[in-house]
Amino acid sequence: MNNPPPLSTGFIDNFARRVVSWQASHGRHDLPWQQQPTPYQVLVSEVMLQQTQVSTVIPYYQRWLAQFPDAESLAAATDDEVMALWQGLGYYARARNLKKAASYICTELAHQVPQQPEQLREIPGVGPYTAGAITNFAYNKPAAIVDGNIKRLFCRLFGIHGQLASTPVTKQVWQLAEQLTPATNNRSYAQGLLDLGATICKPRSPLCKQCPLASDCVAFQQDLIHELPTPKVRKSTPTKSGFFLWLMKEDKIYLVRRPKQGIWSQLWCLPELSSPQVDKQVLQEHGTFKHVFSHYKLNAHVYQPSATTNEQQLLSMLGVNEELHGSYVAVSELAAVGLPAPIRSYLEATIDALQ
DNA sequence: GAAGCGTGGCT
DNA sequence: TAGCCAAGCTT
Repeated sequence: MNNPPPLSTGFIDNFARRVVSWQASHGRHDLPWQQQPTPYQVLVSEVMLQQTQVSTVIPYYQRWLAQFPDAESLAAATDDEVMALWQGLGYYARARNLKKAASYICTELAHQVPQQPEQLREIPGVGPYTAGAITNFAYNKPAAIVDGNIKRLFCRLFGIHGQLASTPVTKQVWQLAEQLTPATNNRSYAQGLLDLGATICKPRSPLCKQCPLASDCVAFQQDLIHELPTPKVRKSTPTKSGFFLWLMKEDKIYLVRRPKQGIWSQLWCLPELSSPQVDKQVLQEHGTFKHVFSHYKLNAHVYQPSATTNEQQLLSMLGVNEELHGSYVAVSELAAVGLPAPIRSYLEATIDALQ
């Protein structure tokens, strides 16, 4: 991969001016985390926005700040409180890391969120994108910022071929981002790049006629809009089977905390049977559901005890031990428990049907 | 470098 | 419908 030609000072200045000017007149200004946010609020919003769309994040962000308005309150929270607030938002390691980040900020950083990307990178869950975003949005100071939107925009603008996730493309885009970062107006500049990527330079059907950069865009000028960025080769996702247990006692449902490794870590869930071997004397089918993850499809089967099965048999089948922390949770308390989205759907559908 | 990690909306 | 995509990070 050849290095791009160095950009002229004139181009760099003009580029930032166009982005900032476009942001002022056509960018987004009403997002909740744009209203004089504290650095902690910027951290929360940026972590929530990782691989997640703005419209999905907004209600979670509001609820989160109502309960955890600052790093101190988050550091003092329990894991269950944190997971209950994050439930349904996905990529749950983010929530665990955000709580670790709050503790780290309070204990190691004297309650201050750093301003420089190098220090920000030390915070759990803060990678290269988020570090740059915090420097720009929380402090209005210069730092390169590259996310999926900006990668796509730069690949089109500068005619960069290759997979977006590949190392050469990533390095080249970051190098360009460093060169183009202005000395001032960093908040507006960073927001402008993100807004251009999200609303103009969209993956499909980009709105080039409205783009302030079209006159310099290699993809637009050379009619490569549909060739750039290079489409990713996607592997087909496997389908897995899962086996869960429905164990209800009066108005309570038996739930266990998921292990630290693997999917839905530290959420509460119906107990999962490791073996698909189901003894029909002991268990019978209760229902099924399907769920699609980013990396596999799940066909789930839920079983319930047959009339002749006692609880002791079931719990021994599960291999329940102290790490699994199983307990019966009242239906009325389910709202306050962190559950995986499809498990919550299944519980609610079943309980509605019972009533 | 590649895999693991969620979910909901859109086409 | 089935696949694609979204303000990525960690291991």
